[in-house]
Amino acid sequence: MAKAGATSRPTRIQREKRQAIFEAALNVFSEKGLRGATLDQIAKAAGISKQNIVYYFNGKEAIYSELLEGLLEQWVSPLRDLSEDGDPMEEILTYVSRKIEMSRDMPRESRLFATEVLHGAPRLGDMLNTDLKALVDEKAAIIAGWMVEGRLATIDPHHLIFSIWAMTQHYADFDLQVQAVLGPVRSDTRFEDAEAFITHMLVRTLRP
Amino acid sequence: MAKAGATSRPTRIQREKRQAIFEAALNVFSEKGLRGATLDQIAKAAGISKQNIVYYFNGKEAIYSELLEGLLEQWVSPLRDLSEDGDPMEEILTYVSRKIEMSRDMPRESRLFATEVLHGAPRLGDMLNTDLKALVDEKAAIIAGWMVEGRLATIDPHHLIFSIWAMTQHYADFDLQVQAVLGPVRSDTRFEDAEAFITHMLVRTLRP
DNA sequence: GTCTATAAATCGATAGAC
DNA sequence: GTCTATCGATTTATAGAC
Repeated sequence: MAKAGATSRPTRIQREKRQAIFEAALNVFSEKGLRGATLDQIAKAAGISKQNIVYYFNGKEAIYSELLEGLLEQWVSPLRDLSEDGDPMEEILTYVSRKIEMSRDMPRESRLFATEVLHGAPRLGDMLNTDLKALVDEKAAIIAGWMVEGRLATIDPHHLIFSIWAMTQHYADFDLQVQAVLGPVRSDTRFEDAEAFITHMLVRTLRP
Repeated sequence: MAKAGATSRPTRIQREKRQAIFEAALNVFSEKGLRGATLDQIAKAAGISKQNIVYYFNGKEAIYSELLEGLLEQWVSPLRDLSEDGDPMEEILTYVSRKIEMSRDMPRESRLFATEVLHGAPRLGDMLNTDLKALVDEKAAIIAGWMVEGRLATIDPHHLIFSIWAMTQHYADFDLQVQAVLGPVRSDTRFEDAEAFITHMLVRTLRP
């Protein structure tokens, strides 16, 4: 029969198998990185034989690339949803809140993207220079507009976005270190505490 | 003759060779990660044969571990130097300044530590739970003391330190993304701009 | 100390039976 | 579609000459 990855309509079992492989691959890749992960580990995690995985995907890199690609839009959606029409402070704090939620609920995805960018982002291709830059420029322009109108204190909007990325994603990517430093007592409220901290910092910085 | 890595006094040539290997390994490991790096790549970068590298180190993991270990104290030194005796705001801004300097001048080291923590920090061992936690707790107590004295606005000192780590290291670890988003025009002043931004944000947050 | 040669292990990928 | 068996490439590590 035709290879499963072809353009023809996938059957139910094909979709389920591919989904199981993606789920297992997300676990393994986010822990070990692309080169650190082996097909055996993914196969074991998915409960599927290694050879069967090869039947569904064109090799290890294909799993990785398709996984990354499939997560991209979801990953930038919080920033995409930042709207010119809302209240400036509320829009920015909602953005922070959604980013903290993602760090709490999608730490594997966060680490996947972090490792990819850290190691040169060869598979994100030119997307950083084109799509991501365009998105950030667009939202930075909105924020700059609010500042011109006097609705926010003036500050560099690009670095504001970088600082939000950095602070929120830190709690996913370096969660191990955060938990180690906070200790067992305080680490169970780390995401709420982080959001409260970042919110407080941004309000004091951005209030006109 | 005895193996080079032994406890006996190393000769000059041994030190130089080991240093060249460390330098090459830092390049390769920070770009590819532990498992993505090969001895061949390190050997080529160091201008030494692969077999000769094995003569000086007990395998790839030994190079990695010793490299990490050797950088540890330097890596935390900016925080260690934060002194109770100085002016509170000045001490914190000096800390930020030194961290930004490290992101600018030691991005390879930053990415090395980032990858290690991101992937579970198996080689940093219990150091995070003991040494690092003790250091952060000590400095957080100093900062908390300043707040009690009314010399700084009250805010969670642990999350303050996390946010400084996150924002400063972001410019080393994700420099590729930062440069892509800022574009060729603005990215050449990114470290100065970042320091100015973070400083401004912290002053507004911490001023009593 | 440095080299050539090669062993040994790991891993991605393929062939072919059912 | 899933399996067993195995190839081939890569890579770590070792043996031994010089």
